[in-house]
Amino acid sequence: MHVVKVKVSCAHQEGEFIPGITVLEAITQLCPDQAKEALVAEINGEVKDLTTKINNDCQIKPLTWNDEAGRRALRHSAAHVMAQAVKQLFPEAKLAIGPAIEDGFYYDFAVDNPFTPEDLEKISTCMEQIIDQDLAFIRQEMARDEARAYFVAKGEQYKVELIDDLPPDATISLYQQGDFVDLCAGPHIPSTGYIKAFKLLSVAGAYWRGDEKREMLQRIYGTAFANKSDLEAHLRLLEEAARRDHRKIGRELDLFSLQEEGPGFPFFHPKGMILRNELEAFWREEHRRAGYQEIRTPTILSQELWQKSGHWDHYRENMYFTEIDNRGFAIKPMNCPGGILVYKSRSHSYRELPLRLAEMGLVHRHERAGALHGLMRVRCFTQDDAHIFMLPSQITEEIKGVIDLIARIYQVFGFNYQVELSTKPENAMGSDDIWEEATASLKKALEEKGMEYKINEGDGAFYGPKIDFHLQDCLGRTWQCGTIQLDFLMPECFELDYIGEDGEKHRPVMIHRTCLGSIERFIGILIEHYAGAFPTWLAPVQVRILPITDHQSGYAKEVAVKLDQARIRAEVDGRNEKVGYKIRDAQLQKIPYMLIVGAKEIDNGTVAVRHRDQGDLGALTVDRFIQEIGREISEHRTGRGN
RNA sequence: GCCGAUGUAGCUCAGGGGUAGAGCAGCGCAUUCGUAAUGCGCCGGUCGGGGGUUCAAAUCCCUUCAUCGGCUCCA
Repeated sequence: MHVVKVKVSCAHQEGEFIPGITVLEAITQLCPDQAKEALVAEINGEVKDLTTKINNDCQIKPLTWNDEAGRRALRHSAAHVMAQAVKQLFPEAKLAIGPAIEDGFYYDFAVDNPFTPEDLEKISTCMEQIIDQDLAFIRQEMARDEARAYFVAKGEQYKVELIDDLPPDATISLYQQGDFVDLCAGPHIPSTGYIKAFKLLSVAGAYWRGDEKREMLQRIYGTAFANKSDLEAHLRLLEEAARRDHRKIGRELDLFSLQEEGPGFPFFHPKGMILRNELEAFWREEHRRAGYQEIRTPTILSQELWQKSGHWDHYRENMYFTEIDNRGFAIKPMNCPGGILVYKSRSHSYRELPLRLAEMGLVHRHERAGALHGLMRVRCFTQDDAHIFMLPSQITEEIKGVIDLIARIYQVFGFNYQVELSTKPENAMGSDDIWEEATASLKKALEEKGMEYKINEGDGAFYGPKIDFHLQDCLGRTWQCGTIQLDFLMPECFELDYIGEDGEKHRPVMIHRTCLGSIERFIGILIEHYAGAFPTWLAPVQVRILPITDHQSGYAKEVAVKLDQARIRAEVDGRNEKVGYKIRDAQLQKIPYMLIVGAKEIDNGTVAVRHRDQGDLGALTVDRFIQEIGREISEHRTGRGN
């Protein structure tokens, strides 16, 4: 009898097996130490179940919790367990989709009554039972008609819709654990017992297929881990993130407020304004060096202007309108038309180009009530805008220049960022050819810079494609900040021109761009990034002077005056409290330096320096301290320091 | 805009049909103190707004506004 053998290699080990052996069995024999850890495996580059039978020679790579695919499989399986529990408790619930996501999973259900927090507890308890039963995940492939009939019979109309939308050649697979069957491509972990720790986190509404015209489903978010301590660590991380929330810190440090009287219209308090002004001063210096000139254009401009620019047709539902002396006006949602009017106020020679006109412009946009979020999404914000008017031949260099400027600015704050290229949206002006040309120019610049980027189809501005720079908040949610948009259309709408070398009129090309994006949003990101402990150059209060008793209050005030003369932002805590109390308060206010002054310091003309993070740094003369903090401030601001 | 939750003093929160509570902050007095909270006292709320049920509403119901978590949308 002839016995066929398959050659399997795993972690540099090789073996021959009779066909039909499972991946897990092969791993157990070849690399036993990994068998316990494996969740799924990569077979010839494809991620598969451990229960997959091997019939051909192949290479196996066990994937564990330490692999992205391993984590996803475990969490996706947890989503199935949750769905099983929901069907058990609420048999009338209809299943939609339940994928693994960053740090967890969710599952969408159609139910008559939304889930309550008590429902979540019940579901959780039921899930624990399912996990205890250690039910195997069993994969089954089915013909399309058969699968369709199966889900029609079960009344799972969302699954039917999913099947109908699968490409004709797709393999249709079902996964079963216990009596629960779900349409699913997989892969899954071998059995429910692999889920060692999970937690259901929240319920939220979500439109079926993300389409607001379709019905709203109930989504349950949860997370799962391979062991309990990792879950606990993750939950602690979430708590810590909540402590960094810019809305909380903004209130605690008295930086800004949001009030019922102005939903989405933030109020900046004195300390928030210091932060803002420092940020703007830094921005102005960087832009001056990069060859920009600053302008300022009006907030209210005539309605006809917005009709001409295309905003009336493409952006009206986001705009606020008003009337002056029976004439229609709009409150600007963007700065570009204003910048264009400045350009048009006189004629330009090719010798002036590129002309870089920057504007800290306050724009108002109507955002839907449910979308507002602290300083991150508001209804009025200041864009650190600029419009670059240039020759077509200057496009790539100018885009690269902006990329460099943004990188330089972010580097001062130590931000990591993601870059996206957004292409033509549905609601766009202009021909496909123009869009293609503009998109290709952006791509070219990105590629010449060797930047990694993701393509974001259909997310461009209505007048042009854009490169977006996304920063993360405390919970890892990303927010668009910088943007570079290439525009051939506005110059056309406004008949912009310059006089070329040939003495004839030519049409310039425009770049619209921001670095910080919105000052408000950027400050929100900064607050969360630093958890309120701003570097000294940005800190609203840089130094607090703490007299030990009121015998030192005169000296404390003298020190404060000296610091003020050196443009160091200092205040005296003259309250009748012990120094420990004052230190605690200054620490909680995240003030970088505390200067403690007692009798000794008066005698020696010094201050006892305590740093927010480094603690007691010993005594220095006031002049020496001013010199050192001054150096720290100027080094940080230029990004040459740490 | 949609789904759900929440709204009580400046802040953090308790109370849940029968006269509004605590801690912190603030103010006053005592204390004069050396690196994360000294003690005592005082002030402070028409319980988000409007309507209803009730002898009586912070509490129950309706409605509206705002906020929070999502969805959608976008700097």
